[in-house]
Amino acid sequence: MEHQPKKKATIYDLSVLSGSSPSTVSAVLNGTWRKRRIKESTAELIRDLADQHQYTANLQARGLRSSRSGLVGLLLPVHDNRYFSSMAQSFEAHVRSRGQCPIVVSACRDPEEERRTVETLISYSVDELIVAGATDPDGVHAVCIGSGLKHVNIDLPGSKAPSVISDNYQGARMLTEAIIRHFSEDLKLGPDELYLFGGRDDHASRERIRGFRAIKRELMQGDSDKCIEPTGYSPNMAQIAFERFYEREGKLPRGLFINSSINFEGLLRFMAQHPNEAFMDIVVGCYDYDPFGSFLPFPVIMIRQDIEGMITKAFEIMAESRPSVQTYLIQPELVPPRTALKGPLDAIKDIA
Amino acid sequence: MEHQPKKKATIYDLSVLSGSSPSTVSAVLNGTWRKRRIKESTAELIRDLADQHQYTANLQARGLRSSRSGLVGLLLPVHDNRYFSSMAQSFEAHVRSRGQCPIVVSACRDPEEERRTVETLISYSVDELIVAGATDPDGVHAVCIGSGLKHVNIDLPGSKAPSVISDNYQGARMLTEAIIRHFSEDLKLGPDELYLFGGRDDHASRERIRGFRAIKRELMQGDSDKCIEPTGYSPNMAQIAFERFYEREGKLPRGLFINSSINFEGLLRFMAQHPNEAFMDIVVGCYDYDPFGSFLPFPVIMIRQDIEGMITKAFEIMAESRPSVQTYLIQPELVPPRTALKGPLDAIKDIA
DNA sequence: CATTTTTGCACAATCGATGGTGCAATGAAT
DNA sequence: ATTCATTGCACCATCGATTGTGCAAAAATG
Repeated sequence: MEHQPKKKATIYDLSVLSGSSPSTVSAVLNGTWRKRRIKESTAELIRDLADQHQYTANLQARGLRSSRSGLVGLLLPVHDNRYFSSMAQSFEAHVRSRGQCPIVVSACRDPEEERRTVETLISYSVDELIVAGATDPDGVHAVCIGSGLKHVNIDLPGSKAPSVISDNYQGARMLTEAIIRHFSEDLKLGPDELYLFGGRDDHASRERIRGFRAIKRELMQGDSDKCIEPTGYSPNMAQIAFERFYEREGKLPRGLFINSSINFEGLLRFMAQHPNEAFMDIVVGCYDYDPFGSFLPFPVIMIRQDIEGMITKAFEIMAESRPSVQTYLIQPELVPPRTALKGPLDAIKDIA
Repeated sequence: MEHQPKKKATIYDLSVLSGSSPSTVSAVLNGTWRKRRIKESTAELIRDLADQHQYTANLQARGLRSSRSGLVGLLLPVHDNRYFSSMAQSFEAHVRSRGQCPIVVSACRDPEEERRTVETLISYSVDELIVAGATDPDGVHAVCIGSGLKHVNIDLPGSKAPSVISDNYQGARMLTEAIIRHFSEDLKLGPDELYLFGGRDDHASRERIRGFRAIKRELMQGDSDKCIEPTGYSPNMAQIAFERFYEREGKLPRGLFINSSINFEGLLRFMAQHPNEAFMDIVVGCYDYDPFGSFLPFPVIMIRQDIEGMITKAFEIMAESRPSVQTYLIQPELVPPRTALKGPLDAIKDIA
């Protein structure tokens, strides 16, 4: 495990070796040397020495001096689902293409943890930050503002910083309509057979519920409060909600709008407790796309949010000098059952 | 967006305000003040001022001085699948519980990118590093060694640093046996009906292939090279392999061992092109667990690798002063069809 | 009261890189 | 041969925290 923990070379080492001053070495190695009128030959000498000795800059030192770091952060609620992990994947690609270093951290939907984590990132002089699905975006904003950190909300909007989110209302309308239309005329769905499960009191859930109700009233002439079951974002709570419904009604609603893939996992847990027959006539719409979810034994219609689009827009906004505090809506896409979409992984070359 | 970008308070600011020296302030705020015999009352004064002014240490400065950072890194091949995103989730929990800051980065299975990324992490004086599923673990090792960075390989072993991996051989035996036994006596599977798809020439794939063949010979008295189709780790290549097989044989093999959930996505893409009837008599075993995958319309048996166990072991090893370069095998678990396991997300409280 | 010990803290060097400023040597212009 | 402009680089302060050392004042000891 250990060998020569030869201390890393610094500009001082190279300065001695090359007979130039540290500032010259620094200038040569960070690219500002032309501006400093360093001779081509001097530069060359130093560059040679640098890679002979495998010099790499100490980025903490650089960051300390310049109060920038070359780091770009992505704050996630959680890693462990396809929506957010795709987001991480797209994010990384973007940041790398700009020559910076992406770092991804999650804060477990805990407002306190969100703020603490961002504090830490700030302490490392992170240059920019994308705040995804934060429980308390404005709390995070307050922390960022104190240090002038550029940031954009994504997925869930805040009121103090620019936000890029899915058009949840439209998406929910599309999804709900698709569920309804998936039933043939003779097996037509009634208003009290179409339920929404999952989500909580955040902007996305509210908009989705609004869209769900609107289209329900338009197409089925009916809706009621009992058709909405917010369960929070946990598989467990969702499962419990399904179990309770099933006990009460002896079956699941034939039309099911599930607020997120995380909540969908609650349905999986429910399924594990019941035979496939309980799901034969069911149609599920899920507001999130998961490739495996798309092929379950009953029709699953999904919404794929345009993650690429959101990330791209977010970076555009951060590039502006004085971005306006507004919320940009990105259109999501309806995914019919049994569909395997390409994802960010397809951009990666496989060396086989 | 902008308000008072009031510069962050430093120990110098607090030193002026409190009438003590910067070193005293530093000692009070980093906990070493008892050792320095600072009066309780002085300490209290400084602490009060500190949170009045929302002081937080500049971690780049601290890191520069102490050449440590409080950061712990996880290097992933990719984010976007449940195996690695679960790993990220578990990793974060571990690191946070130790009071450090987790950072997760991916390197796209590109050896060059792996090394570059680790270089960057080192430049930030990351304290420890877990290298997961690296394409070139020994290359990464070489970079780490140069700077004395503690690191452990996980998922794929290296020859120069301690490694913690799944017992892929045993896992593959379990999985293969489960596939075989899933067929009833009268529909018994023949040796040429059981294929392995996916993976490439890495340690994990080789071991899985070895386990697959061993049990195949034991239970079916037969095996052949044409039953193995390595496709690399990409959905696309796997899809192509399935298509080719299907064209050649007119059907898929009834028994299918898929090397990873990423390759499984190749099967999904294939499925999207063919009606469900093509899969009625199929049994799939997948070396990776994905909750949605477990509920597909045909029996899917999965292997769940013990991610928690691997992470825990990895941190144990890094805690040793002089860890021995060996490979630790962690037993994976067989997951029967239609099973929804709890995951790292269940540890997160939901505020509903 | 004189001396030793302890308490409580200040000083200053240091980590590695950056960037403003200044100055000698060279070449050009008069 | 002077004067002036340009070239090519060195010097030094700085970013914010850590830590070894030193020293006065207070307390303990004789």
